[in-house]
Amino acid sequence: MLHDHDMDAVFQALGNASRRRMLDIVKQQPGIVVGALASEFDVSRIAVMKHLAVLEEANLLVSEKDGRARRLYFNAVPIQMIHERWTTEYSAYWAGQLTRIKYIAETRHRDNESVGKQRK
Amino acid sequence: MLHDHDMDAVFQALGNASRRRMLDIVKQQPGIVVGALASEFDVSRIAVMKHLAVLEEANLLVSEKDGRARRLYFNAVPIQMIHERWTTEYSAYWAGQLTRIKYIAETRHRDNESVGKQRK
DNA sequence: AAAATACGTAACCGTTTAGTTACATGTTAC
DNA sequence: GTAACATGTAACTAAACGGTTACGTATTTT
Repeated sequence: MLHDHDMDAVFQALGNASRRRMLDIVKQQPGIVVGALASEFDVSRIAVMKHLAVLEEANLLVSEKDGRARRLYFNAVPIQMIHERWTTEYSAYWAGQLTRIKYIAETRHRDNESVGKQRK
Repeated sequence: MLHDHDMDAVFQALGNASRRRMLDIVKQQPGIVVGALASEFDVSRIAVMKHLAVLEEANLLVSEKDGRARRLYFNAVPIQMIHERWTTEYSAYWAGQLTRIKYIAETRHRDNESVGKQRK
């Protein structure tokens, strides 16, 4: 089971496009070393390492020292757990409540965007 | 389709336990007004409103003015879209690559936690 | 019309985030 | 053993986050 704090870490880690891209790259190239990964981004290697630290905190990455290099591996477990919670918790809602959303969308149009303008 | 910026907003919005709880409450009590929601939290109403703004930015909430009150509604669409992307993008990986994760976990234990200690 | 209610805006504050540069450490290659 | 290489640490900065209090505005209620 995933605690609040862990979910915070996972969602926050995923809440950044660079980090999501890092995950994608590591997922595609398991065992890639830090420098090689960093070279794919236009920020400094240090910035990349900080992102990697965030991803490791969230347990989305695992790393392994290999000589002077450090190899990176993707870990899907936290995403799996969140996925499980989401599907159990939201699937029923998705099936049942979409009508309401539609209703709201229609209402917004009827009201001449009065609510829509408040968003963003 | 969900752009990087939108995904950032959704994940960041979900990366906070209070905001997730707000979503749960609004999902369970569609049309709840801001004040009633705020009374369920021990931070100020202003703080709650800021959280609501974040959730609306991410399109996870929709609101509707009703007299002097504002009614809140949950919107599952962004979560649905992320869910779809996740399942298509990660489901294959989950099936195939868990052996590697297991391997890494075992390696860590064999190496007497040498890598494990680096995490956290 | 005045008071109470519900929400919104402004200004401020401490902490975290995301980045930088400079330097240090450990490992491989020559 | 020195040089080159790959990673790590420290110190700093600007902006964003998450919170506060004080005040303003719009809508009911009495």
